[in-house]
Amino acid sequence: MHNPMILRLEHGADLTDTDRTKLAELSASWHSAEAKIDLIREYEEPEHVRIVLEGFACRYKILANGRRSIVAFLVPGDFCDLHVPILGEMDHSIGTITSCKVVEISHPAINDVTERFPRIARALWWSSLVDEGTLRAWLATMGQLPADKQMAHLFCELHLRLKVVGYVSGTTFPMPMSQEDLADALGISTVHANRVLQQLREDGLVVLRGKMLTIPDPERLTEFAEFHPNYLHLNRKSKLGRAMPEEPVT
Amino acid sequence: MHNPMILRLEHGADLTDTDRTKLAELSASWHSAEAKIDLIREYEEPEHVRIVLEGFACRYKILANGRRSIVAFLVPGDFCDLHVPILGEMDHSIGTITSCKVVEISHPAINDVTERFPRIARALWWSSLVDEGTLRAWLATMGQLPADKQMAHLFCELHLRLKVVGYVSGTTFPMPMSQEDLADALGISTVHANRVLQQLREDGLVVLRGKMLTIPDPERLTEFAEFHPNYLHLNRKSKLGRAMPEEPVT
DNA sequence: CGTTTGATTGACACGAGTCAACACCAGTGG
DNA sequence: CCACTGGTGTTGACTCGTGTCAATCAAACG
Repeated sequence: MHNPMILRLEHGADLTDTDRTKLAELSASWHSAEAKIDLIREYEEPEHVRIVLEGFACRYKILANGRRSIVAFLVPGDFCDLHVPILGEMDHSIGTITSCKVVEISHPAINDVTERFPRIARALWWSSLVDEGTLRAWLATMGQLPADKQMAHLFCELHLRLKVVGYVSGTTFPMPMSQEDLADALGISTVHANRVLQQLREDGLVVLRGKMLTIPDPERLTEFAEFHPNYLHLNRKSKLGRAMPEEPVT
Repeated sequence: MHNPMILRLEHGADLTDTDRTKLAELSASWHSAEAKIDLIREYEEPEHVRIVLEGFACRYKILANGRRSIVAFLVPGDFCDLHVPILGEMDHSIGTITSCKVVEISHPAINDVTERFPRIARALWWSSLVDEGTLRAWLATMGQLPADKQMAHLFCELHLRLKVVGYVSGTTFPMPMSQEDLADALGISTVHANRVLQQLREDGLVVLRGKMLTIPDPERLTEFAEFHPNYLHLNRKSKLGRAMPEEPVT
C-alpha cells in the first residue's frame, strides 16, 4: 500500500482492510496543482476537504506588514482543511511549494465516512490533534531556541513525518523548500536562513544536494535540535527505528 | 446562565436547552486547585477531561535548556485536554496561574455525551479547532511581529475571549499573568517583557492596575497589534460589539 | 517585620534584520 | 547557440531589537 494518507492514518487508529479500501477509494481520483499556487485562501469557505497525495505545500498567513508566516508544512498524506466543515471560514491560506497531486472530498462524503467507519473517524480526529501538537512544538521551539536549532528541529520533524509515508531512503529525503520558505517558517530573514543553513552544513549536521537532504548522524541532529518526537504521537506503531520499510519514492 | 463553558460553546453550535442542561450537569461538581501548580504533566495519560470553570491556567512545555514556553492561556470555560482520549499521552503540561475551579469528566462520560448530544459533540470539535487556530495565530505573530505588537495582540485576544465568558466590564478585564508568564508566552526575556509593557502603558494603549487590565481605545490597540479575530471563529453569534451582557465577575 | 516573589532599571553583548551587491543556475526567446 | 531573464542562493557591512547579568525596589506574605 503506497497511499501516503493511509500509511499515515495507520498511526492514528487500528484500521481494518475495509477501512483501507474505503480510504483508497476516496483518494482514487486526484488532480494536479502547480507549484507555488494557492489551493485555498484565508476567508474562503471551501466546499470540500483536500488531501495532498504527492508533493509539498504549506499553511501560511499574510500579516498586515505584508510578511508571510508559514505555520505548517504539508507533506504527502496530509489533510488541508479537515476543520472547515465545522469552522466554516479559513483562518489561513494553503499554498503549494512543489507541484502536487491533490484529492478533493466533499463534506457529505466525509460525514458519510466518519459515520460509517468509526476507525477512520478516529484516525481523522487523531490527525487533527497531531497537527495541533505540531503547532505547539513549533511555537515552543520558535519562541525559545536559536535559529540554528529551530532549523535542525524542523529537519528532524520532516525526517520522521516523511519516513512514515515512505519518502525516506536511508536518512535522505526530499526537502524542496526554498530558503525563503524556511525563513518564513522559522520567522527569520532569508539572509539569516542562508547563514544558519550553511552553519549546519559546515558542522556536518546535514547534507543538502539538489533538493534532497541527508542527515549523516540522526542522533546528533536530534540532540542538537532538542527534538522529542512525542508530539507527533506515532507510538501506536513500533518504534519506527527501522521498523518502517525503506521504500524510496520518486 | 453564568457557566463560562456553556457561554463559550454557544459559539460552536446551536445548543438547545437540553444541551445546556446536560453541560451544566456535567460541570456541577468541581474542585479547587491552587495557584501555580500543575494540573497535568507532559507524558502523563490523564483519566479524565478537565475544564477550567474559574481562574487562569496555561499550557506549557519545558525545553531541554530548562526554559518554559507557554503555548496557550486557559481562561474560564476552556478545556484542558479534550485530545487525550485519542492521543493518550500529553505532549505538554498544564499549570495554573491563579487558583482555579476545575471540573473533571471521565472519558466514558465524554463519550456518552458526544454520542447522545450531537450538538455538544460539534461544539467540542469546534472548541478544539479554535484552539488550533489560536496556535496558528500565535505562531504567526510570534514569528513576524516585534515584541510590543505581540503583547498587544495577546491583550486583544484575551479581551475578546474573556468577553465571551462574561469577564469583561467596559474594556476592563482580569489579567493575572505575571510578567514572567507573559515573557514565556511571547518568547522574550522577563526584562524585555517589562520594558515592552511599560511602553504600551506610556503610549496609553493599555492601563494595568492591580491585576486588572483596561484598554482605553480598543480600536487603536487592535490596529496597533494587527489583530484579526477571525481565528477565534466567534462569528456564529452577533458581532459581540455590545451583544454580550456585561456582567463583571469577581 | 524579615522573607520572598515580582517589577524595574542600567550597562553591555550578541543574535538577527536590513540593505545592497553579486553569483548561479534554469528557462526563454531571438 | 547564446544573450537575456527571473528566481534562488551567497556575501559583506552596518544597525537594531533582545538577551544577559546584576542590582535595586516594591509589594505580598507568613
